[in-house]
Amino acid sequence: MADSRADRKGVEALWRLERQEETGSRPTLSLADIVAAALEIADADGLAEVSMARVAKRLGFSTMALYRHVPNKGELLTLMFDAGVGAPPSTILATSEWRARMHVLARVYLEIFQRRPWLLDIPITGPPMGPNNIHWLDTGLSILKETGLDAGDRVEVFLLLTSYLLGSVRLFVEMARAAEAAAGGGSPVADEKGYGTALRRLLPAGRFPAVEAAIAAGVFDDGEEDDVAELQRGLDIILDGVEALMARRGVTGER
Amino acid sequence: MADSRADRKGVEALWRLERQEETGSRPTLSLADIVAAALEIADADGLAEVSMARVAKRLGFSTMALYRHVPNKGELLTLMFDAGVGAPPSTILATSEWRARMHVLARVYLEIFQRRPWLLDIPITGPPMGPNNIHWLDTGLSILKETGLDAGDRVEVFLLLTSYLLGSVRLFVEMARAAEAAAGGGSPVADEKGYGTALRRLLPAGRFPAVEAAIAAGVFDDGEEDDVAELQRGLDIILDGVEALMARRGVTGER
DNA sequence: CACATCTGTGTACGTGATACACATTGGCAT
DNA sequence: ATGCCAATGTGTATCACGTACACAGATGTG
Repeated sequence: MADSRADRKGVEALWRLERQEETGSRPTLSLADIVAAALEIADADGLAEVSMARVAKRLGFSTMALYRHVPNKGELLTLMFDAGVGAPPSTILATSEWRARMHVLARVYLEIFQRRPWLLDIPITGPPMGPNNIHWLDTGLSILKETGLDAGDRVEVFLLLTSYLLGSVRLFVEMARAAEAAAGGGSPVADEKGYGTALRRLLPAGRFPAVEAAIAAGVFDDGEEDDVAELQRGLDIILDGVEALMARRGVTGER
Repeated sequence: MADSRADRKGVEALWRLERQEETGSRPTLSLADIVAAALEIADADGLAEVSMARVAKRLGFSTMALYRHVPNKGELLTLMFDAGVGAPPSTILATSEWRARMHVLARVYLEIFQRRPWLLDIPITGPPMGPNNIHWLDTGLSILKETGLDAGDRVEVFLLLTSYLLGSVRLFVEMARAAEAAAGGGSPVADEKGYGTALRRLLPAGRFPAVEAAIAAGVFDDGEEDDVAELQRGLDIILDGVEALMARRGVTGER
């Protein structure tokens, strides 16, 4: 039971830890091909349409051939996540001040998930380890170096930012999806457009006063508000908090 | 094709929108039973073990009986999420100051997901609409009322907090899982304990300087650090940002 | 009492992941 | 050269699972 190429977990293969095999037939199918094909399918028809069979067919190989390069479908999904997110664009470092850079990073991040909503459907299986994910981490940390915070704080802040970004982006994308489903929808029933409308219809009166107040204020009726703008406002709140941390630590920032 | 009980989407059934049927045989199986059974299975053996067949068997009904109460498995999962998270405990309002309350809320939230990690495996399919989720929303918003911010800002801040919490919690739980998998693990290969170790082994030198700096500083070697403490620190950063927002808005808080 | 209607059941089907055994390939040691 | 062996790609088989469908029993209404 010699260890096959796929046994070195897909993720590790990404880092080219693969020692060249000395013997055996040379592969004609590559991990990169597989992931690329899977991405194309997901982009075209969504993640649900990505099956091992279909990926293989698109490449002109048998289904089982994939298993020579990927231990199982879960790993393939993880690889798709890393590849689908891609490397952070250099645009991010085009501006010069750390807050501005973070804003660009956030915007770009949102755009990626808007372009590939299926990324959110991938069950995350562990801490980020793919090359692209690490690249984002590197970019974020290097931006934060300008704050003057120490390494520990920088990581903490970055995790904070990442958590917020991913959570927000997920919310935006889900909302958009739900709206889309209701609009193009199948149910001939009232295709309610907004979260607000739905809540108004469902909630029993008097039980959730704080929510009702918000509904009454019309907060949930997404009035064409720009996702980007909202994301940026949330980001600013966090960045203000980071500045407070900097003050507490007695660092000044701006290099 | 009369509209069956299940056709009124599971989620809506939770709000007791069900008009009592005037005719037909009375149900002996209830939605609540189904969800409860599913929770028990997930608690015992993880979400992957929750199959329609197994849930039904546990209840002593046929598999297809479930479909009289739930339109499909996806809906069942959504219901499981709402039920699994549960209502926010009153502990949260036991303290008196809004920041303290948020800290309690965060701690409690983390504990829930630590107790039921499988909640994170449930694919979220839309904006939160279950009663318990709304209850959390209500709790959060009512805490924020003390800040003096207006309804719009309150919702925005709460979404910000929720995004952060969920993202962080996910990270913690994933880390714990990965560590556990490596420890109890199957691979007789080096069962690396920490993220730091793994990164050190994988990363090519020189390509990700900011990450390397962090690794060198030992930031990723999770030295028994308390998840709760880390969560609370991140939360404080955000809450500082919220206070900055309050200042900008010219409100004082503390009712 | 007949009817409409809903609940629960058994069976059947389709899909998808993946285990397994085999044919093939190509470098390496002799 | 030549024979060996590990690794690649294939075909077939299996198994689990979600769910469509048609039927049987129950139950309240006209």
